[in-house]
Amino acid sequence: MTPKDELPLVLRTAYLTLHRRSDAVFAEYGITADQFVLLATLARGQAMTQRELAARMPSDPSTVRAMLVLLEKQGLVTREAHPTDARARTVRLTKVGVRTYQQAFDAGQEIRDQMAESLSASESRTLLSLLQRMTESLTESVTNVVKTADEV
Amino acid sequence: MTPKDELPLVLRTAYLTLHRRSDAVFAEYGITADQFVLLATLARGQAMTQRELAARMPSDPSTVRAMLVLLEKQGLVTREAHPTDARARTVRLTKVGVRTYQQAFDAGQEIRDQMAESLSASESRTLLSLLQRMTESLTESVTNVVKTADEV
DNA sequence: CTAACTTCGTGCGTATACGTACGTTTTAGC
DNA sequence: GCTAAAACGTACGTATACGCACGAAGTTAG
Repeated sequence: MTPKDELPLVLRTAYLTLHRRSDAVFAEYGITADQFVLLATLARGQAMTQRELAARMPSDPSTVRAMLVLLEKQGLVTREAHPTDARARTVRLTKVGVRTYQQAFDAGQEIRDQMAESLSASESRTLLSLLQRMTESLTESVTNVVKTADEV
Repeated sequence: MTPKDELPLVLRTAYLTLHRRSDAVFAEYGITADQFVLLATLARGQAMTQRELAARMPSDPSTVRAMLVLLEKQGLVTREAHPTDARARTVRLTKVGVRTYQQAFDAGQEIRDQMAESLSASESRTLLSLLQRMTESLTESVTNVVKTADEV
């Protein structure tokens, strides 16, 4: 069992563990872990189209739409007509949305602290950087690898 | 923006990227990325209860049940009565299940290679180890942290 | 031996995640 | 300017992910 074989499973376990803890913490504010990610994405870069939002999260546009419908019902976001593009919708945080996000962010500090608890500052930076590189190699060359694989 | 703040989002992006790629590759074999994880868990430790399986994946028992119902329909697993515990069910891979898993594992090599592409062997080990430590600190002391946090 | 507690699997409800197909609008190419 | 291609949002179907509540069976305390 090489690290290469374990990496996917360990990554999965790490993410799901984080997700469960986040859902539990954010529930108090009436939002889910994924809704928090959406709010956070909106919080930095006010007003963007649903497409743009989906690309930044990153999530599927149809998933984002479903989330927006729920968040709009809760009054945390608005979806106005786009000023120049009649196809698009401009998504924006409401005041309540901003406040809810800030409160949830503060509550989430507990989780972020705990995550970094057993890691030194330098290890945290390393982990961040390795994860980003891994994600990039998984994203970039979806076709490259197939081309160089020389067919089975 | 400290690494601590970014870590959750980067972890999420890494996992979702992996998950999407995996689903795409495994689709050829008629299984999903998560079903692959279930099969892999069964493949090492033949015959276990649904509870045990859920604990090892890790996933929620009710989620695992839903997955097993589908996999049983496809003939990849069986759920027999437990020999001594009338409450429990013993889950096992069928021959087809074993073969499907092996084929999917081989196909997944492409992804595992690509993940490790931009990482040295030593970096892969580091990433693995840091992820495991992070997961542990998130798991272990759900109560500890609260106790030592001294109340806000 | 029985009552209380725990554990196993199940059923139900909600939220995500994505693929695919579709209608509408915008952009490109000529 | 007009048609073809691309982009935006939507609708629908399937699979996860989990929480919660429930009945059945096992374990423990007295």
